[in-house]
Order: sequence, then C-alpha cells, then structure tokens
Amino acid sequence: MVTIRDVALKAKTSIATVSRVINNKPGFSEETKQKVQQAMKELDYETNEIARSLITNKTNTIGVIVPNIASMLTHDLLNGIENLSQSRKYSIIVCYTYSNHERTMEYLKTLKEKRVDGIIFTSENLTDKNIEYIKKINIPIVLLSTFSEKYKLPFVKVDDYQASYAAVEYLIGKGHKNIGMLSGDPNDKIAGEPRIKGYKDALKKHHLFSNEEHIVVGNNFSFEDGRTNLVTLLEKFPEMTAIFSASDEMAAGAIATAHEKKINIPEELSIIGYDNILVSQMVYPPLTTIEQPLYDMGYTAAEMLFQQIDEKELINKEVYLPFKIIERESVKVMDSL
Amino acid sequence: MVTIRDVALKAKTSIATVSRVINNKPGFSEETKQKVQQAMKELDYETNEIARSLITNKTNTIGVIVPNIASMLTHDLLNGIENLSQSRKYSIIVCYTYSNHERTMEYLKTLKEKRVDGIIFTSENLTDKNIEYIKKINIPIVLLSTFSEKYKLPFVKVDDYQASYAAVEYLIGKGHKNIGMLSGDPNDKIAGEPRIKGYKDALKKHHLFSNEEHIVVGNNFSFEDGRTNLVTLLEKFPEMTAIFSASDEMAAGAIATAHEKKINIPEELSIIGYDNILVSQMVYPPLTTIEQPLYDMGYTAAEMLFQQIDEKELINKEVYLPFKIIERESVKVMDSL
DNA sequence: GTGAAAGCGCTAACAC
DNA sequence: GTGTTAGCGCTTTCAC
Repeated sequence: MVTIRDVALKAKTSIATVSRVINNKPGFSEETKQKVQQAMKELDYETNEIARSLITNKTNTIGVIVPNIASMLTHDLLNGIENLSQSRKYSIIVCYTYSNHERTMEYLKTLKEKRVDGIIFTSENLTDKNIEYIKKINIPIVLLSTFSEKYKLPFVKVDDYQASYAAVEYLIGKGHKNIGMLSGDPNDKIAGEPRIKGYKDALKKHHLFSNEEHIVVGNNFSFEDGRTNLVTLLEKFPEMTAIFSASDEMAAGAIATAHEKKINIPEELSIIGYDNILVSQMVYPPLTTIEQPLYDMGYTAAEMLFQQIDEKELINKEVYLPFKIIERESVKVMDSL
Repeated sequence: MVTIRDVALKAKTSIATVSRVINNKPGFSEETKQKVQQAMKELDYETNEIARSLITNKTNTIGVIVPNIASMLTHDLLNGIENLSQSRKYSIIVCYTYSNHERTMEYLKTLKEKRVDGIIFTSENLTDKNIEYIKKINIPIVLLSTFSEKYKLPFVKVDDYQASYAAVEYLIGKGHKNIGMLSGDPNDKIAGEPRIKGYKDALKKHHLFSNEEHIVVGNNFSFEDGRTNLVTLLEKFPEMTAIFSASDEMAAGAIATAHEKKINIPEELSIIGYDNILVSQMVYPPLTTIEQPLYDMGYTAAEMLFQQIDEKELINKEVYLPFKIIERESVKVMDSL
C-alpha cells in the first residue's frame, strides 16, 4: 500500500507538507506542490479515508434507514438523498429494516460503530427504544416521511391528514357520495391513522355517512393488499361508487381485481390513489392520485442533515412539503352533477 | 467518546486484555472477562470500527454500483445482496451511476478511498477505463447482470441470448408469424445486442421473416420508450400480431399506448416482456414475461464476493442462472393453430 | 493470563 | 514554508 510517507520520500519532503497539499491547507510553495503532485501521480497514491477519519472524526458517510426495499416509494426518496449526497462528497450506507425493530436496532448500532456523520430515518414507526438509542449515540438525524410525537426530532414529510382530506374532498367534488377506503394499519401513526382521520373528517364535513365498515385495513400498503381487500370492501359496501386508497400500490391491486371481476373503472367504480409513484401511470386506467414530492422530500431531508452536520442552526426543524392532486383517468364525474 | 482505555481503567486491567475479550481472542480468565464486560456496559462502550479498520485493513463494508435507481430491476437485485450482507455483518454503500462513466469512476475512487472490502458492479456496460482501474486498485469484485468480454472478471447473470430466443420461440409456438421487437440500445453488449440476436435467430430457425425495420430501439428500456416506440413499430409493421419487449417496463409502456389507441391486448396484439418485475402483474392484462431470478442473482453475487474476500477459491467464476417463462395473459394463441 | 509498547496512515500543533 | 512529533483508538507482537 502506498502511503503519504512514500509520497514524501519520493517528493523529498515531509509527510506534513504532503498532507498540506492534499488538503490544500496553507504552508507550501508552488514548487513543492508540483513535486508532491508529481510523486502522487507516479505512485498512484490514494488517500486512506479510514486513517483520515480516525483523526478528524468525520467519515463523510451517512446512513439511510428504510423499511422496505420492495416499496417503490423508497427509490424516489433515495434518489433525492443520493443526488445531494454525491455532490457533497458523502457516501450512503443503506439499511433495510423490513419493519423489524430488532433489525433497526442492529443497524443503528452498526451505523454508530462505523461512525457515520448522520442518519436519515425513513417512513417507519420509531419505537421509543430506537429513539432513545438515537438520542444517546448523539448522531445528527432527520426523520423522513415520519415523525415522533414524543421526542422533538427534525423531520420532513407531507401532511397526511390534509392530503387525505383533499383526496376525499376531490371525490366528493366529483359527485360521489358513497366512498370507501383502502387503508393501511390504523395503528401506524404516520400513514395509517392520519389518513383515516382525513377520510372521515372530509366525509363528515360534507354531511356524508361515515362507517367503520367502509374502511378495509391492509398489512403493508401493498399490491396484494389492494387485490384482496377490494373484494372485502365490495361485499361490505355494495353501493360504493368511489374508493380512496392510501397507497398507489394498493390502488393498483384494486384495479387488477376490478379487471378480473369485470368491474369497469372509472365507469362503475372510481378510485384515487396516494403517492404518485411511477406505477400510477402504468396501470389502466391511469390512476388519479395524490402526489407526494418524494424526490424533494429526500433532497430536503439530506439538506437538513448536512446543515446539522455542519453545525449550522436548523431554521426550520419541522418541514411539511406540499402535496398535489394529479388528475388522470380513474375518477368519473357522477351523472347527478 | 468512551474508548477501550476508559474500559480498561474501569475494569482495572490493560487495553490489550480488553481488546482480547472484545474480539474473543485467547488470553483472559473468566473473571477478567466479567469485569471487562461489566465496565463496557456501565460506560456504554461501543467499538470504533474506524480505528479497528485502520489496523486490520478490513471495513466490513462493500460497495454496490447500480446504474439507475429508477429502474425497478435494481431493487430485487439489491434485496438479494442486502440479505446476505446483513447476515454476514457487512454494510452496503450504494452508488448510483445514472449510466454516467465519469460518475462511475468517481464512485470507484471513493470506494477505494473508503477501503471497502469488495465491490458488486451491476448491469452496466463497463468501459475499459473502469475495468483497468478496478484491476489496479485490486479490490475483489463481481459483476452482476453484466460481464466483460475482454477481461476475465467473475460474474453472475442469465443468458440473455437464450432467454430472448426462448421468448420469441414461445410466441412462435403460439402461432405468431409476424413478430416485432421493442429493443434497448443494440450497442449495449449485455441487454441490447444479445437479445436482438436471440430474437433474430429464433425467427430464422423457424423460417420466419426477419427484418431490421421490425426492431425499434429505445434509450433505456423504460416505460416512456415503450410508450412512444409502440407507435413507430405499428407504423413500420402493420401486419404484426406479437411483440417481444426487451424489458417489462417497455412492455408496460406499449400496453399503455395500446389502451389509448384502443388496441386490444392480447386479442389484436400479443406481447411478451422480459424481467418479471412486480409491474408485470400490475398492468392489464397481466404480462407474460421472461423471469430473471433477480433476488437469487443478487444473493449469488454477494456469495461470490464474500468467497473472494475470505480468500477462498472461486469454484465457478462464470455463473449463469436459469430464466423461466411466466405465462400470464398478454399472449393469445392464434386461431390458425 | 496479562501488560507494555509499537504502529496502522493520517492530521495538527509546534518549533524553526 | 517546512519538518518533527504526538496521537486518533485500536490490534498485535513480545516479554513476563
């Protein structure tokens, strides 16, 4: 392995000077700079970041914790994080938890041991144990598409309640009165509960009937969930003319089942999704949905993390990014209008 | 920061002994072990992997280079890699190249500087410059879903030629005689050229007409490509009854366009895809496609990498994994049969 | 079974 | 402008 010492030898100078030119710190002449750079080139010298990290206490690496590689949300989020990180010369260690709290703790521990400079924690319900550990290890963190009620950790997300409310109100605006919901886990404080509340409140606001039976709960917002749960929903709520699905993947599943059952979308049944992932364009009919600005969310989270790492004051610790309704072809205007 | 020295002090022993119990290396009594572990607990001691890496020359980290976060292939591949890595106590640094060779070189350099123990290089055409650098830095590597003609680097992939041949032969077996192709870049030595060759050879073998005009080339195997290129293909080849699409995403795009144009699939036009990503179930009609065992491919690549890292002999340096035809509903049996 | 000490490759404080 | 040196937190001889 070629070290700074070899370079110094070849350039007939000291390791301190070599270090200076590498890091472009004051204290060398143009002439020695040339000699050093020449020597580095000839020897194919490359910095040992490990050695550097040991002394600087900086690794230029961040950890990104995501629940599930299979979820398509993850990618757009990661994309935003990665783009800023790369331009800031940071590397990313990805950690998939599969929503397993043990595994999450393991990863948190690894990230600490590897001395990452910061952590982005994505769309997952944090346990108190997780958060207490995070507080203890004292690594800058930002929560992405999630937040903690109990502890004040910086986060970026969209307002799930408002977005869901808007989705349902959109359906109502198109003349629908019998609106069912395909939901995630109601105990999920992020993507579960608030979206259900948004649904119920929009209904109430417009004096429409809201019934627990009209909400069918899935396991993980997945295609499979949508597939099977449409059937249940149809049985419980035969008069239904429209569905609010708490994820695009579930909506895609519902659409697949509708095709099988020869239910015409949107003529017989309207559906609005949530997320605006690529899939929403791929299904037929193309899905009307609530857009989360996933790329921007990832990018913003990374920005907030780097601000903390650079020890700048975080102006805004709680950032809500705007959602948007993307109109495609899965919602029909009711004749009565 | 609490170090091994603090632990030694508290346990009234030497740092050497603490190190021994941490690494479970011979040379300590049960009694000191207890004392040391007690001290570590009380102090919340956690290993500094950076310091350890500096001396052991091992980081327990691998780099995974992937072209595009947006491609859904990536995830299944990563999933396999991640699962084995996590159980082997390795972390993963992900690098997205966006098929940019400069960016690839930058990442390779970073990976070297961060002293990763190995690299998995995924589905991308490697430039000679890339490979020469890889050879020079002397880090174990395995190519995933790609390979190098010129240099002998271990790889795992499926046989693109055979798989494409089989796909087209499947169409022929269903009675189709006018088969078009939605292709990727023909200069792409991995997913471009061999798949085109498989298509042509299958046609020839069955004495069917093969015409360059019947192959429409896209940019990056994407949904958008499929969307726009179906139109072109239809113009050039109006008698066409079936399409072989070199990716599921392109197939999904073609299906979307077909819906717009009121072309019935599979009644008026059959289509077979390539990859068997989740999307192939989500489109309507569900897509008949060639399955690549993506998870297994990732897992196997990781296995091969760890074997190299552990300095075991790689028995098989060139592994081809089997493809499979997944029959769904996008291919019609021709009446003539 | 245990401790002292060298040193991994680097940065930074200090002296000149 | 430049070199010497201490030391980051750890593992690993080597001596006892």
